[in-house]
Amino acid sequence: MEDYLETIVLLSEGDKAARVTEISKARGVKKPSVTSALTKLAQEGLIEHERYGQAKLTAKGERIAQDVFHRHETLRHFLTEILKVDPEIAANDACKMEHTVSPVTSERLTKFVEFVLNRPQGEPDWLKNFNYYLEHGKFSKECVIKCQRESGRKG
Amino acid sequence: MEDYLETIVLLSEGDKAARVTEISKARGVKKPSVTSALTKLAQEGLIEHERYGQAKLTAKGERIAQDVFHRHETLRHFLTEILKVDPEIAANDACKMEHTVSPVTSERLTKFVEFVLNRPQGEPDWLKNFNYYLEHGKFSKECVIKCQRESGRKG
DNA sequence: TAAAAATGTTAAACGCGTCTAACATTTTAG
DNA sequence: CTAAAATGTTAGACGCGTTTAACATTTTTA
Repeated sequence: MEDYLETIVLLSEGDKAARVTEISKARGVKKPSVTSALTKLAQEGLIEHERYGQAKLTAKGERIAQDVFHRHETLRHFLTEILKVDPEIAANDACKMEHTVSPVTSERLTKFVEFVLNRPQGEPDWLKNFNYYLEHGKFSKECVIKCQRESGRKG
Repeated sequence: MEDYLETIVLLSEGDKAARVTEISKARGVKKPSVTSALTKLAQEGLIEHERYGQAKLTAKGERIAQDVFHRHETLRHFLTEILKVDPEIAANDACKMEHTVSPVTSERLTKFVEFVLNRPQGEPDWLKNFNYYLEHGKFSKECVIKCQRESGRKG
Protein backbone atom coordinates (compact mmCIF):
# COMPACT_ATOMS: atom_id res chain seq x y z
CA MET A 1 0.00 0.00 0.00
CA GLU A 2 2.84 2.40 0.78
CA ASP A 3 3.87 2.08 -2.83
CA TYR A 4 0.54 3.50 -3.91
CA LEU A 5 0.95 6.49 -1.63
CA GLU A 6 4.40 7.09 -3.02
CA THR A 7 3.17 6.85 -6.59
CA ILE A 8 0.34 9.26 -5.84
CA VAL A 9 2.68 11.82 -4.33
CA LEU A 10 5.03 11.56 -7.30
CA LEU A 11 2.26 11.96 -9.84
CA SER A 12 0.72 14.85 -7.93
CA GLU A 13 4.03 16.66 -7.76
CA GLY A 14 4.63 16.03 -11.44
CA ASP A 15 2.43 17.15 -14.27
CA LYS A 16 0.13 14.13 -14.19
CA ALA A 17 -3.01 13.84 -12.09
CA ALA A 18 -3.24 10.87 -9.77
CA ARG A 19 -5.91 8.97 -11.70
CA VAL A 20 -6.42 5.24 -11.91
CA THR A 21 -4.87 4.83 -15.33
CA GLU A 22 -1.77 6.84 -14.48
CA ILE A 23 -1.21 5.02 -11.23
CA SER A 24 -1.77 1.75 -13.02
CA LYS A 25 0.89 2.58 -15.61
CA ALA A 26 3.30 3.91 -13.04
CA ARG A 27 3.06 0.84 -10.84
CA GLY A 28 2.85 -1.71 -13.64
CA VAL A 29 -0.39 -3.09 -12.32
CA LYS A 30 -3.87 -3.54 -13.80
CA LYS A 31 -6.55 -0.96 -13.15
CA PRO A 32 -8.76 -3.01 -10.85
CA SER A 33 -5.82 -3.37 -8.50
CA VAL A 34 -5.57 0.39 -8.34
CA THR A 35 -9.25 0.86 -7.69
CA SER A 36 -9.20 -1.58 -4.82
CA ALA A 37 -6.06 -0.04 -3.37
CA LEU A 38 -7.53 3.44 -3.56
CA THR A 39 -10.67 2.23 -1.84
CA LYS A 40 -8.63 0.87 1.02
CA LEU A 41 -6.45 3.95 1.33
CA ALA A 42 -9.57 6.08 1.41
CA GLN A 43 -11.04 3.93 4.18
CA GLU A 44 -7.86 4.44 6.16
CA GLY A 45 -8.16 8.18 5.70
CA LEU A 46 -4.95 8.51 3.73
CA ILE A 47 -6.49 9.77 0.51
CA GLU A 48 -9.74 11.18 -0.78
CA HIS A 49 -11.07 9.50 -3.86
CA GLU A 50 -14.23 10.55 -5.65
CA ARG A 51 -15.69 7.94 -7.97
CA TYR A 52 -14.27 8.30 -11.49
CA GLY A 53 -12.13 11.16 -10.25
CA GLN A 54 -8.68 11.88 -8.89
CA ALA A 55 -6.98 10.64 -5.77
CA LYS A 56 -5.79 13.30 -3.38
CA LEU A 57 -3.65 12.76 -0.34
CA THR A 58 -4.99 13.84 3.02
CA ALA A 59 -2.59 15.52 5.44
CA LYS A 60 -1.96 12.19 7.10
CA GLY A 61 -1.47 10.43 3.77
CA GLU A 62 0.88 13.13 2.60
CA ARG A 63 2.98 12.73 5.71
CA ILE A 64 3.28 8.99 5.24
CA ALA A 65 3.92 9.27 1.52
CA GLN A 66 6.72 11.78 2.06
CA ASP A 67 8.15 9.51 4.68
CA VAL A 68 8.25 6.55 2.33
CA PHE A 69 9.70 8.70 -0.40
CA HIS A 70 12.37 9.95 1.94
CA ARG A 71 13.34 6.40 2.88
CA HIS A 72 13.45 5.54 -0.78
CA GLU A 73 15.75 8.41 -1.63
CA THR A 74 18.03 7.79 1.30
CA LEU A 75 18.46 4.17 0.36
CA ARG A 76 18.95 5.01 -3.28
CA HIS A 77 21.61 7.59 -2.54
CA PHE A 78 23.41 5.23 -0.24
CA LEU A 79 23.40 2.52 -2.87
CA THR A 80 24.44 4.65 -5.81
CA GLU A 81 26.79 7.13 -4.25
CA ILE A 82 28.51 5.11 -1.59
CA LEU A 83 28.23 1.49 -2.65
CA LYS A 84 28.36 2.46 -6.34
CA VAL A 85 25.52 0.16 -7.27
CA ASP A 86 24.16 0.61 -10.77
CA PRO A 87 21.42 3.30 -10.67
CA GLU A 88 18.71 1.08 -12.03
CA ILE A 89 19.40 -1.77 -9.63
CA ALA A 90 19.73 0.71 -6.81
CA ALA A 91 16.33 2.24 -7.52
CA ASN A 92 14.86 -1.22 -7.61
CA ASP A 93 16.42 -2.31 -4.35
CA ALA A 94 15.47 0.94 -2.68
CA CYS A 95 11.91 0.38 -3.77
CA LYS A 96 11.77 -2.94 -2.01
CA MET A 97 13.76 -2.02 1.08
CA GLU A 98 11.91 1.21 1.76
CA HIS A 99 9.05 -0.79 3.27
CA THR A 100 11.05 -2.95 5.61
CA VAL A 101 13.45 -0.50 7.16
CA SER A 102 12.66 0.56 10.71
CA PRO A 103 12.44 4.26 11.59
CA VAL A 104 15.67 4.14 13.58
CA THR A 105 17.62 2.55 10.76
CA SER A 106 16.18 4.97 8.29
CA GLU A 107 17.19 7.91 10.44
CA ARG A 108 20.70 6.59 10.95
CA LEU A 109 21.16 5.89 7.29
CA THR A 110 19.99 9.38 6.46
CA LYS A 111 22.55 10.81 8.83
CA PHE A 112 25.21 8.54 7.42
CA VAL A 113 24.57 9.64 3.87
CA GLU A 114 24.52 13.27 4.98
CA PHE A 115 27.74 12.72 6.85
CA VAL A 116 29.47 11.22 3.88
CA LEU A 117 28.17 13.39 1.08
CA ASN A 118 27.46 16.73 2.70
CA ARG A 119 30.75 17.13 4.46
CA PRO A 120 32.36 20.53 4.46
CA GLN A 121 34.79 19.44 1.75
CA GLY A 122 32.96 16.91 -0.38
CA GLU A 123 33.68 13.25 -0.95
CA PRO A 124 36.07 12.05 1.72
CA ASP A 125 39.36 10.32 1.13
CA TRP A 126 38.29 7.06 2.61
CA LEU A 127 35.45 6.76 0.11
CA LYS A 128 38.00 7.03 -2.67
CA ASN A 129 39.95 4.32 -0.95
CA PHE A 130 36.82 2.23 -0.76
CA ASN A 131 36.41 2.63 -4.49
CA TYR A 132 39.95 1.39 -4.92
CA TYR A 133 39.12 -1.53 -2.66
CA LEU A 134 36.02 -2.28 -4.73
CA GLU A 135 38.00 -2.33 -7.95
CA HIS A 136 41.11 -4.11 -6.77
CA GLY A 137 39.87 -6.23 -3.90
CA LYS A 138 42.57 -4.90 -1.58
CA PHE A 139 43.45 -1.80 0.34
CA SER A 140 45.39 0.82 -1.59
CA LYS A 141 48.97 1.51 -0.48
CA GLU A 142 47.94 5.03 0.34
CA CYS A 143 45.23 3.66 2.60
CA VAL A 144 47.52 1.30 4.45
CA ILE A 145 50.09 4.02 4.95
CA LYS A 146 47.44 6.40 6.19
CA CYS A 147 46.17 3.77 8.60
CA GLN A 148 49.64 3.25 9.94
CA ARG A 149 50.17 6.97 10.32
CA GLU A 150 46.81 7.42 12.06
CA SER A 151 47.37 4.62 14.50
CA GLY A 152 50.83 5.93 15.41
CA ARG A 153 53.00 3.81 17.67
CA LYS A 154 50.01 1.65 18.57
CA GLY A 155 50.46 -0.21 15.24
CA MET B 1 10.51 -19.45 2.01
CA GLU B 2 14.10 -18.28 2.34
CA ASP B 3 13.43 -17.74 6.00
CA TYR B 4 12.66 -21.41 6.42
CA LEU B 5 15.94 -22.40 4.80
CA GLU B 6 17.79 -20.04 7.07
CA THR B 7 16.06 -21.40 10.13
CA ILE B 8 16.84 -24.96 9.09
CA VAL B 9 20.51 -24.20 8.61
CA LEU B 10 20.72 -22.50 11.98
CA LEU B 11 19.00 -25.34 13.81
CA SER B 12 21.10 -27.94 12.02
CA GLU B 13 24.31 -26.15 12.94
CA GLY B 14 23.14 -25.78 16.52
CA ASP B 15 22.22 -28.60 18.86
CA LYS B 16 18.57 -28.84 17.76
CA ALA B 17 17.33 -31.02 14.94
CA ALA B 18 15.34 -29.30 12.20
CA ARG B 19 11.95 -30.74 13.10
CA VAL B 20 8.56 -29.15 12.61
CA THR B 21 8.11 -28.07 16.21
CA GLU B 22 11.54 -26.49 16.47
CA ILE B 23 11.16 -24.62 13.21
CA SER B 24 7.72 -23.54 14.29
CA LYS B 25 9.05 -22.12 17.56
CA ALA B 26 12.02 -20.51 15.90
CA ARG B 27 9.93 -18.75 13.28
CA GLY B 28 6.99 -17.89 15.51
CA VAL B 29 4.58 -19.67 13.23
CA LYS B 30 2.09 -22.50 13.70
CA LYS B 31 3.03 -26.04 12.82
CA PRO B 32 0.84 -26.48 9.76
CA SER B 33 2.62 -23.54 8.19
CA VAL B 34 5.89 -25.35 8.67
CA THR B 35 4.60 -28.59 7.21
CA SER B 36 3.35 -26.85 4.11
CA ALA B 37 6.57 -24.89 3.73
CA LEU B 38 8.66 -28.02 4.08
CA THR B 39 6.53 -29.77 1.48
CA LYS B 40 7.19 -26.96 -0.96
CA LEU B 41 10.89 -26.78 -0.25
CA ALA B 42 11.12 -30.53 -0.77
CA GLN B 43 9.33 -30.22 -4.11
CA GLU B 44 11.85 -27.60 -5.15
CA GLY B 45 14.68 -29.93 -4.22
CA LEU B 46 16.04 -27.69 -1.50
CA ILE B 47 15.48 -30.08 1.39
CA GLU B 48 14.68 -33.70 2.05
CA HIS B 49 11.83 -34.28 4.41
CA GLU B 50 10.67 -37.71 5.51
CA ARG B 51 7.16 -37.78 6.97
CA TYR B 52 7.25 -37.27 10.73
CA GLY B 53 11.01 -36.89 10.50
CA GLN B 54 13.70 -34.24 10.18
CA ALA B 55 14.33 -31.78 7.42
CA LYS B 56 17.75 -31.92 5.82
CA LEU B 57 19.15 -29.46 3.36
CA THR B 58 20.26 -30.72 -0.03
CA ALA B 59 23.46 -29.31 -1.48
CA LYS B 60 21.45 -26.78 -3.43
CA GLY B 61 19.39 -25.86 -0.37
CA GLU B 62 22.50 -25.51 1.72
CA ARG B 63 24.00 -23.12 -0.80
CA ILE B 64 20.93 -20.93 -0.85
CA ALA B 65 20.54 -21.03 2.92
CA GLN B 66 24.13 -19.98 3.46
CA ASP B 67 23.65 -17.22 0.97
CA VAL B 68 20.64 -15.86 2.81
CA PHE B 69 22.44 -16.16 6.11
CA HIS B 70 25.40 -14.30 4.69
CA ARG B 71 23.16 -11.46 3.51
CA HIS B 72 21.59 -11.39 6.94
CA GLU B 73 24.90 -11.14 8.73
CA THR B 74 26.25 -8.52 6.39
CA LEU B 75 23.22 -6.33 6.89
CA ARG B 76 23.26 -6.89 10.62
CA HIS B 77 26.91 -5.95 10.93
CA PHE B 78 26.41 -2.87 8.84
CA LEU B 79 23.49 -1.79 10.98
CA THR B 80 25.05 -2.48 14.36
CA GLU B 81 28.67 -1.65 13.78
CA ILE B 82 28.50 1.24 11.38
CA LEU B 83 25.09 2.81 11.82
CA LYS B 84 25.05 1.88 15.52
CA VAL B 85 21.49 0.65 15.39
CA ASP B 86 20.33 -1.20 18.48
CA PRO B 87 21.21 -4.92 18.08
CA GLU B 88 17.67 -6.16 18.40
CA ILE B 89 16.24 -3.72 15.88
CA ALA B 90 19.19 -4.41 13.59
CA ALA B 91 18.58 -8.15 13.64
CA ASN B 92 14.95 -7.51 12.87
CA ASP B 93 15.64 -5.17 9.99
CA ALA B 94 18.30 -7.49 8.60
CA CYS B 95 15.78 -10.30 8.68
CA LYS B 96 13.40 -8.37 6.49
CA MET B 97 15.93 -6.79 4.17
CA GLU B 98 17.85 -9.99 3.48
CA HIS B 99 15.15 -11.07 1.05
CA THR B 100 14.90 -7.90 -0.97
CA VAL B 101 18.54 -7.03 -1.53
CA SER B 102 19.91 -7.78 -4.99
CA PRO B 103 23.09 -9.83 -5.37
CA VAL B 104 25.10 -6.80 -6.49
CA THR B 105 24.04 -4.73 -3.54
CA SER B 106 24.73 -7.57 -1.19
CA GLU B 107 28.20 -8.02 -2.58
CA ARG B 108 28.97 -4.31 -2.38
CA LEU B 109 27.71 -4.06 1.14
CA THR B 110 29.84 -7.03 2.13
CA LYS B 111 32.89 -5.35 0.69
CA PHE B 112 31.97 -2.11 2.38
CA VAL B 113 31.67 -3.72 5.79
CA GLU B 114 34.93 -5.55 5.22
CA PHE B 115 36.55 -2.34 4.15
CA VAL B 116 35.44 -0.50 7.21
CA LEU B 117 35.87 -3.14 9.88
CA ASN B 118 38.71 -5.31 8.62
CA ARG B 119 41.13 -2.54 7.81
CA PRO B 120 44.76 -3.03 8.68
CA GLN B 121 44.40 -0.77 11.71
CA GLY B 122 40.88 -1.21 12.98
CA GLU B 123 38.01 1.26 13.16
CA PRO B 124 38.85 4.27 11.05
CA ASP B 125 38.87 7.86 12.22
CA TRP B 126 35.99 8.90 10.06
CA LEU B 127 33.74 6.36 11.71
CA LYS B 128 34.53 7.94 15.05
CA ASN B 129 33.68 11.27 13.50
CA PHE B 130 30.42 9.81 12.27
CA ASN B 131 29.62 8.72 15.78
CA TYR B 132 30.24 12.29 16.90
CA TYR B 133 27.96 13.48 14.11
CA LEU B 134 25.29 11.01 15.24
CA GLU B 135 25.42 12.25 18.79
CA HIS B 136 25.78 15.96 18.21
CA GLY B 137 24.15 16.45 14.83
CA LYS B 138 27.17 18.33 13.50
CA PHE B 139 30.67 17.66 12.29
CA SER B 140 33.33 17.60 14.97
CA LYS B 141 35.93 20.35 14.88
CA GLU B 142 38.56 17.72 14.30
CA CYS B 143 36.64 16.52 11.29
CA VAL B 144 36.30 19.95 9.75
CA ILE B 145 39.96 20.69 10.30
CA LYS B 146 40.91 17.38 8.75
CA CYS B 147 38.72 18.07 5.78
CA GLN B 148 40.37 21.43 5.28
CA ARG B 149 43.80 19.88 5.54
CA GLU B 150 42.92 17.12 3.11
CA SER B 151 41.50 19.43 0.52
CA GLY B 152 44.56 21.69 0.68
CA ARG B 153 44.46 24.91 -1.29
CA LYS B 154 41.33 23.79 -3.12
CA GLY B 155 39.31 24.71 0.01
C1' DT C 1 2.64 -52.91 26.58
C1' DA C 2 -1.00 -49.75 26.89
C1' DA C 3 -2.39 -45.11 27.98
C1' DA C 4 -0.95 -40.47 27.77
C1' DA C 5 1.69 -36.90 25.79
C1' DA C 6 4.13 -34.96 22.22
C1' DT C 7 4.69 -34.41 17.56
C1' DG C 8 3.22 -34.06 12.72
C1' DT C 9 -0.32 -33.77 8.96
C1' DT C 10 -4.66 -32.72 6.60
C1' DA C 11 -8.62 -30.05 5.39
C1' DA C 12 -10.91 -25.92 5.14
C1' DA C 13 -10.84 -21.12 5.69
C1' DC C 14 -8.95 -16.35 5.77
C1' DG C 15 -6.62 -11.85 4.27
C1' DC C 16 -3.84 -9.88 0.99
C1' DG C 17 -2.85 -8.15 -3.47
C1' DT C 18 -3.32 -9.48 -7.85
C1' DC C 19 -5.81 -10.80 -12.29
C1' DT C 20 -9.54 -11.31 -16.14
C1' DA C 21 -14.01 -10.45 -17.93
C1' DA C 22 -17.86 -7.83 -17.94
C1' DC C 23 -20.11 -3.68 -17.09
C1' DA C 24 -20.67 1.56 -16.03
C1' DT C 25 -19.33 6.22 -16.59
C1' DT C 26 -17.05 10.01 -18.59
C1' DT C 27 -14.66 12.21 -22.31
C1' DT C 28 -13.78 12.94 -27.14
C1' DA C 29 -14.69 13.77 -31.82
C1' DG C 30 -17.43 13.61 -35.86
C1' DC D 1 -25.88 15.45 -29.90
C1' DT D 2 -24.52 11.11 -30.36
C1' DA D 3 -21.38 7.37 -31.29
C1' DA D 4 -16.88 5.82 -30.28
C1' DA D 5 -13.06 5.76 -27.28
C1' DA D 6 -11.09 6.20 -23.00
C1' DT D 7 -11.49 5.64 -18.34
C1' DG D 8 -13.13 3.51 -14.03
C1' DT D 9 -15.60 -0.09 -11.31
C1' DT D 10 -17.52 -4.60 -9.99
C1' DA D 11 -17.60 -9.50 -9.52
C1' DG D 12 -15.34 -13.56 -9.25
C1' DA D 13 -11.12 -16.09 -9.29
C1' DC D 14 -6.22 -17.12 -8.19
C1' DG D 15 -1.75 -17.90 -5.47
C1' DC D 16 0.50 -17.16 -1.35
C1' DG D 17 1.36 -17.89 3.40
C1' DT D 18 -1.05 -18.07 7.23
C1' DT D 19 -4.56 -19.98 10.75
C1' DT D 20 -7.80 -23.28 13.47
C1' DA D 21 -9.78 -27.71 14.21
C1' DA D 22 -9.56 -32.32 13.62
C1' DC D 23 -7.03 -36.32 12.91
C1' DA D 24 -2.71 -39.49 12.52
C1' DT D 25 1.66 -40.97 14.07
C1' DT D 26 5.38 -41.39 17.11
C1' DT D 27 7.44 -41.17 21.62
C1' DT D 28 7.30 -41.33 26.53
C1' DT D 29 6.16 -43.24 30.78
C1' DA D 30 3.86 -45.78 34.24
